[in-house]
Amino acid sequence: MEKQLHIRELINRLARLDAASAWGGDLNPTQRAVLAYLGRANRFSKSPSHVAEYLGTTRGTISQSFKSLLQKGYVSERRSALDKRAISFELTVKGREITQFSGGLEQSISDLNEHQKLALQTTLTEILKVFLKQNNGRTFGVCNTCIHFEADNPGGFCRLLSESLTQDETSLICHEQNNAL
Amino acid sequence: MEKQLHIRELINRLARLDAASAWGGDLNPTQRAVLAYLGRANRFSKSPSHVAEYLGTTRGTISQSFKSLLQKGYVSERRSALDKRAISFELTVKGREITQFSGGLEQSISDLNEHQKLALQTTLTEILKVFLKQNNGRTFGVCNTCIHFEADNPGGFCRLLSESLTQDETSLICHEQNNAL
DNA sequence: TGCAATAGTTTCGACTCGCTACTAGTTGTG
DNA sequence: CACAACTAGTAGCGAGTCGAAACTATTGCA
Repeated sequence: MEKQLHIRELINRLARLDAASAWGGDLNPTQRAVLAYLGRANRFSKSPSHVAEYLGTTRGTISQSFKSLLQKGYVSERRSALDKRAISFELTVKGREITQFSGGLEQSISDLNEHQKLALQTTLTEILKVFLKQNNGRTFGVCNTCIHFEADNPGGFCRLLSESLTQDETSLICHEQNNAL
Repeated sequence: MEKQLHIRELINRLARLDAASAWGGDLNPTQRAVLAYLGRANRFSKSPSHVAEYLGTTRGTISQSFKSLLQKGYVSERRSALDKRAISFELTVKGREITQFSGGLEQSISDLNEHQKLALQTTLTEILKVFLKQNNGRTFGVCNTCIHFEADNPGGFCRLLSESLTQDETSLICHEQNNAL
């Protein structure tokens, strides 16, 4: 009881301090998080709804964020022909550049040894999985660990969406990803 | 390079999801964090400045937060007689009740086994320590792990502030805490 | 005594947050 | 085929956070 409280507080404090140090340029932490997500998401998962679900916020808020990012030239919008309601946002060159930078926590984490990093990632992923299960949230994992994924040289194939994937795409985030039994 | 990125994202996503689930009542996540800090801080560490430094934000913002918390009756203010500039905020009964609740991540963390929890806390603390060192931040650890602490039955004594501490106080957060060599 | 440093507050503009209401496009069912 | 139910995205509201800068009041130092 005592220990969990501190772990939760540690996670929140680390995130707060990281956010505070992520204010540079004309971007705020949330906008930065949107760009980071976009850089790791596959072409089926770049809509406002998906970003909102991933970040645990609402479509309304993300809609505003995209309006601002669009104005500043970090993303470009692409409307779908199949479903005229849907919009997909892509990183522009300027947007992609931003996601390369890595200040804040990044440095502190890289000081850990490999064993610590692996254990940390495993445990945090475990916590996330449990949390998402309790809250009916989706995992947003990468394609090549998904139950619908079929390896196929050089890339892969998604049985759920009946789409073939390039090699690069197999390690991107998908909103439909599922690796549970 | 690849792995750190995910750990940082994991920490941030967990904190975001936790925050999203912490919106209940008439409190927002930041206000909740202020109350949580107040519940664990000692009597020398309950000023706006200390809270701001702990949470990685500014005095201005925290001043607003306290204004709101004061209005809603979660905290009470106490001016110091020695330094007429200083203010200390105390949890009211209503404020203390709130800090008892534990939704969100709490449950997911408690599902881990003891070994995982210990390792997780150790590693996260390590990251925090490195981060704070790089950013000239203070640790905000508890008295009984401080270089100025002197055990003294039943409580303790702080050599820095020349104040004696009750037993309960020895495990509270102090803004002056220092356990580095 | 005088002046720099400190504690806290206020204000500004941009933004996030939950919420509700809204438009427009899409599905399911009779 | 029509019409209701659902879904994607947007707009607007009020409260609050964010950094930053300007402003009191007080204290400490030289």
